[in-house]
Amino acid sequence: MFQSVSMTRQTSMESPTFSPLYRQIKGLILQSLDNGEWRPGEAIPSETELASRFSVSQGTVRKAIDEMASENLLVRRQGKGTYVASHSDPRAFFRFLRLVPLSGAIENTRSTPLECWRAKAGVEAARVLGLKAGDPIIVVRRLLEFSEKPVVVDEIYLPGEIFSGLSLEVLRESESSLYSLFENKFGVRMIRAEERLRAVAADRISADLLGVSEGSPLLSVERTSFTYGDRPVEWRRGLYSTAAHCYLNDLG
Amino acid sequence: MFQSVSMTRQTSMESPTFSPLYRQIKGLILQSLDNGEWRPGEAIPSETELASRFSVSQGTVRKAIDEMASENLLVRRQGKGTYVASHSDPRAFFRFLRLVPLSGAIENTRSTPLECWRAKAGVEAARVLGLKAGDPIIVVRRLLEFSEKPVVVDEIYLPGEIFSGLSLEVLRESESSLYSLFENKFGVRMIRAEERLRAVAADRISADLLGVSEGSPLLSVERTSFTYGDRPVEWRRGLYSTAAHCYLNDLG
DNA sequence: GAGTGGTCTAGACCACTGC
DNA sequence: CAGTGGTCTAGACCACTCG
Repeated sequence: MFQSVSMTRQTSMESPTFSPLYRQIKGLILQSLDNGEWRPGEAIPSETELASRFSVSQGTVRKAIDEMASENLLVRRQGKGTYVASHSDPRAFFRFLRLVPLSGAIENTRSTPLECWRAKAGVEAARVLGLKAGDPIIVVRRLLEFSEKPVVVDEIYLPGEIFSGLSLEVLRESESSLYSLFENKFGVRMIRAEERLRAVAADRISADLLGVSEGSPLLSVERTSFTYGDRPVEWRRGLYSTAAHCYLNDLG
Repeated sequence: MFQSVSMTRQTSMESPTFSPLYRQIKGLILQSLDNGEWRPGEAIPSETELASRFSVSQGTVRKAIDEMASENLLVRRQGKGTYVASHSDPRAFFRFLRLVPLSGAIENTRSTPLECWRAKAGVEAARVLGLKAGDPIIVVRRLLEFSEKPVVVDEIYLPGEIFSGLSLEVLRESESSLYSLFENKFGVRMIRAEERLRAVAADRISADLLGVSEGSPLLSVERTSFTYGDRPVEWRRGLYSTAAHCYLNDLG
């Protein structure tokens, strides 16, 4: 369970490395999440319980949880408890897929895995994933369809160490989204991602898969995903056909 | 100044329209911002002063301000005060321009206004801007250069009512960013925007301006910007050359 | 030192969920 | 009804800025 914590209360002498109590609490909760002490979808202990375990007031725990909720690490549910965020939650699905139909119609999504093979990391993949060149990686290619029409081709690079066990069969058998699968089968939860977008001309293979003509403009979306502690665990490149869809972004 | 507020404290009988006190306070502060009582860059009254004026505790004012700070409406500065967010603040510049060089180099930006004319709103512009078709609008075309190389062509549609007075001369004389100009000269502050991205083929005119060949892939960025109260006040379409730059997006 | 925002506490009460 | 998160208060003290 928990180790009892002897928190260092802040004094003015410590100010060079000043970190408020609630951030230290946040760090401890984060650590428990990373350790898998509470898994995605599960409830964490109540605020009062955490407060007594860490020997701080409920308000301090509350502020720690507030921050983590605003970072989509935790989800509060009034009257029920606080839960570890999960990609299995349908509400979280479109947090990482920003594609919406131009028409506004509601569409059903289908993911079709095409290939899955082992390889050795090249220089770029190694750099992005924090590996050494030559380290084992797994590459997945898949097609995303919206209402039976192909819209996205993805090529996904994963550290072989963590995702050994991944295969075309596993992908085909999975009912859930890719990130749900990663959570449930590999204990890896994606909490943040960076995307770099460019416009490119369709190569022959992608054009065929997407049903567009070679050389027509496609949206290239390069994504790096991170798990707890900002460790990169996925690198992917998607080619999006934006004939009937667009990438929607909110500049809050 | 302020009107004295007789806040309705919450009771369980009012729960169908339940809104906590701090949100009502937030609404009042928002109203003052919208009224221009405190202008961008200025400080608002201190938390203790606001608390006594609204007859609530400092903690409640604090929570209202917290939310507004997280929405980039206000900026807190410890030891100094709380300020109205402004596009003149250089830190806010790249909140709406997500373009970064592929190389990672630091670049200087230059905006060159090309044209500025009066027109009547078409069906689409009217819909997006909340106007009636035929209402006066102003259209601006401009070129954005990074390190002396053209990268973006923008076509910007503005409600003529609000931005009458805007002209090519005004744009040319302005030293600051477009949104700073809107703030300072027209009292319009953009607080939020939605962008829709697609990949398109370069038309002849844009290709010439950007120094690429006709038909080459460009990133089309369509933006609707909103001011206080989610009122749309700008619609623009940019064509981005992504040969040496990419659109960077953080999926928090 | 005076004034500002930032942290932490303790306690009261409200709103929601589920047994 | 008990248990959870959500709101509100009042007060103490810390960290930062500026004159």
